[in-house]
Amino acid sequence: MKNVPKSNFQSTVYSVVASIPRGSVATYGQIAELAGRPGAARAVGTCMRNNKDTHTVPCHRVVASNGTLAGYAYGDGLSTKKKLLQKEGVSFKTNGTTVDLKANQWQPKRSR
DNA sequence: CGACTGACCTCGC
DNA sequence: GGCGAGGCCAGTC
Repeated sequence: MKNVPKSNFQSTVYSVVASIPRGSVATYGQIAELAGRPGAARAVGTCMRNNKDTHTVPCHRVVASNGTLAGYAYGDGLSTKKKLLQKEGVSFKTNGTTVDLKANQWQPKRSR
């Protein structure tokens, strides 16, 4: 059944990613920080790769710090990821592989 | 239990 | 502004 969190960290990461509102995107570093482990962006990516529930954990809403689509282990990869984001109302740059963070980056608390 | 990898991030040239 | 190397965290083999 769906994904079965083995570690607390993974569970936290899933909760954060699942908390991202539709039409917004968050960076790995931001998720890692919200998960309680700032700087563990790689660990977040590791968990996402093992993620089995793309519907419960919209990993496609997670992008790199610069807004570029890091990766996607489902569908056609980044192509599907980009398509999903566009369907949710996320704006993309001219290259077509970068998200407009200043317009779609998720802000959990409205700070900084 | 030990070591390598990986959907990253930041600094340097 | 683009390319390259190093470092940090967690997971999997």
